[in-house]
Amino acid sequence: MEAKGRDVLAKDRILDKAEELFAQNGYFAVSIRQITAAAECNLAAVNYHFGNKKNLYLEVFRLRWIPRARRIHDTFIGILGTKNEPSLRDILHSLATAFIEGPLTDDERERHHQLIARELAKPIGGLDIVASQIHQPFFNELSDLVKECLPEGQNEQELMLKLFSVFSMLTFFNFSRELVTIITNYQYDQAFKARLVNHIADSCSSGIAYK
Amino acid sequence: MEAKGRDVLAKDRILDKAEELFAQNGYFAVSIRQITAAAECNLAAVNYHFGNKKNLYLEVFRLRWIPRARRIHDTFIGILGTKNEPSLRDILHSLATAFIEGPLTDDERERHHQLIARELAKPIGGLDIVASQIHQPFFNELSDLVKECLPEGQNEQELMLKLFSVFSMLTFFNFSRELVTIITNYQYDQAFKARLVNHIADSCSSGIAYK
DNA sequence: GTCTATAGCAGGATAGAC
DNA sequence: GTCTATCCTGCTATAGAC
Repeated sequence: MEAKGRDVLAKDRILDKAEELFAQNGYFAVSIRQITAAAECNLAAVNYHFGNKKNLYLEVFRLRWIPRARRIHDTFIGILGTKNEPSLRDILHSLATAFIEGPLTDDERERHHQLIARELAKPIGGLDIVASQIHQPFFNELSDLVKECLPEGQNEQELMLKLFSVFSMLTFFNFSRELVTIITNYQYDQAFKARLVNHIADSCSSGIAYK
Repeated sequence: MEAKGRDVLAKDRILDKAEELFAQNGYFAVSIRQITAAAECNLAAVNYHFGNKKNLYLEVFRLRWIPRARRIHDTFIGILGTKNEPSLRDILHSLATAFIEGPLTDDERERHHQLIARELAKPIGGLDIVASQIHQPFFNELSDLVKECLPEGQNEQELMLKLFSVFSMLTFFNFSRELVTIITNYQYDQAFKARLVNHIADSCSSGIAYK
């Protein structure tokens, strides 16, 4: 039993460190040697547990990124559930809160967004997995929620663009922190995040409701 | 004179191919061998002309990215100059047009945004150069332009966030095309880009003017 | 300035002992 | 399952001929 217990732990340690390093530095900048050293296990362990480096990378998305995306989603649904007949702004505020102040630790959130940002810029396998399992269903769900707050007969195309705009802000403010900080000198402390959430909710709800 | 002429060309060819490859694949995924092969010159040419790989990468930003950002900026100012007393929407429409349908070819635009997207996710030297020479002054300029369309006494912090929101959309729709296409099935053809420009102008102007 | 050749090193992957 | 040792490939960078 000890042997089996250690296995699982070694595999998990590799996944954790691999995710951290891939997020920080990108797939090609990270070596198996770095990963196994950080995970305090043997060099051969990656090939033993995951076959090869590429599959380890994909498993990071399957076994770490997706479950975390589900936690954010569930947090969003949870916050939204506390409101009676939520307004458009309620929906967006819940969404922004889940994304920016949600269930993830700061480290987790940073990793989460860096991983997807890399895939958005240059997909090397993770985006396909994540788009079909998370983004596609989530956009549909969100679209249905938002439609209930809008007059009938919304243009579907237009609505999609609006949802992407929300998503663009959530993504940008989460993963371009460096630029935001360089330009404004604001640190991402609790006060600034709360301000961001309100800004996104306000600005997106007026953006979606226009016309 | 032929000799000197060839030098300049070789250096330029290296810069062009380096930019293309760095944009597509990221700094670490690209080798000097790939670059010199694509530029049809000798392996040693990179070290001769640029010292080392890292400096070649930075020169791509200094000699290629920044001049192109200036072209986009000048296009924006040019379009804006055709309007008398431009409204907020005029400003944003000109800006979105310059970014999404502007002076760059499709290839140039793709490279431009992929390069900066990578630096936003994980700066390795390019962002510092670009933020100080382009973003910082541009945000200030844009801020002044927008203020003329808004009532006095705008909150500076709030205005900065609003400008970042515009920037987030411009960036997202330019560099997350893969995701947009996966989810919506829209290709980035001329019609879709025009639609995007209008969407961004409408949605951002109502977002900025709210309250 | 350009090229060939190569030094010197780091990477992914695997074989085989334990 | 874990570990060591190692193969082989590909990389950056440079020395030195032309």
